[in-house]
Amino acid sequence: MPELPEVETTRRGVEPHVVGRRIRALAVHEPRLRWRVEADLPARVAGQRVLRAGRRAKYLLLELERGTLLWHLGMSGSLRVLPAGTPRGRHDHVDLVLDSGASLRFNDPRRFGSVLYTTGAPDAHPLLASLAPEPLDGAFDAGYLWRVTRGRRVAIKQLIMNSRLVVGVGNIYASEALFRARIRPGRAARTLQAPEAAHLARAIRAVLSAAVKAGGTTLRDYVGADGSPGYFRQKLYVYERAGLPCRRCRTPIRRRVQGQRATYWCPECQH
DNA sequence: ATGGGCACCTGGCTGC
DNA sequence: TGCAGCCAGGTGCCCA
Repeated sequence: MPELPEVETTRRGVEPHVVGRRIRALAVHEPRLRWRVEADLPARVAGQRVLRAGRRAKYLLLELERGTLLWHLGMSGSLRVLPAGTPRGRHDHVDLVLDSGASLRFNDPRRFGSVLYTTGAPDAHPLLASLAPEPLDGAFDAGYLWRVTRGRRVAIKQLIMNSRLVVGVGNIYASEALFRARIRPGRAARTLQAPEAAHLARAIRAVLSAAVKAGGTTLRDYVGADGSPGYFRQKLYVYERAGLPCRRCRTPIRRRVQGQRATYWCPECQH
């Protein structure tokens, strides 16, 4: 899924339905997710009130009275708010049942998602502890991206998908940000000049913000908390557009595989 | 420390 | 129609 804009869209959709509510039950129908759902999790969270719905990178954080649920949507996961009694469908693995009667239902065909719980500070959790700064916060800027690209031989596209260095950018928005910054995805990170790093930092922020505004990008599985798709797909410049004319210069968009992921770029606009 | 490759899993599509 | 092969919004871990 789910890159930062899709998780943020989910967070916003879920928030009004869960904050202030008490958890009636956590029903785990399929515990075999990326990380096996702990057998005692339902007992640990039942009865707790949801205080806040936050996000860190691509994790949705449901802050409870005595701990925090860390929810990751993996590649194909979605969370929807559904009325009581909605019949379960294929790949509906987990239900967070609230005292309103509504259910927060997790569907994930590929089961790369996860539901974790920590009673400590979420940022101290092993999976969150070494994440890079939030791209939409102040700490992520031209200077930051310049510093982390220094000395790196890895391709810039792979660097901006490395969550220890940049967070929230997945395969779609990596190609899109590089197009906007007019930088070729295969360039070694260390060859970026300072103005290019600055341009890329701005492009990452811009594309993520614009995608959040559009409710994210739906290609296959993703839907928001109310079941509606994201509309950013219409605004993609290069992703899944191999062979189609560049929306800026009409040159056919190219595709290649980088680090086992498809990468798209315009050979004319990007250098 | 850095970088590359694999693994986890299901489903949809293409082409023979 | 069947089936093999490839592809898909992520990311932790192992190895060189």
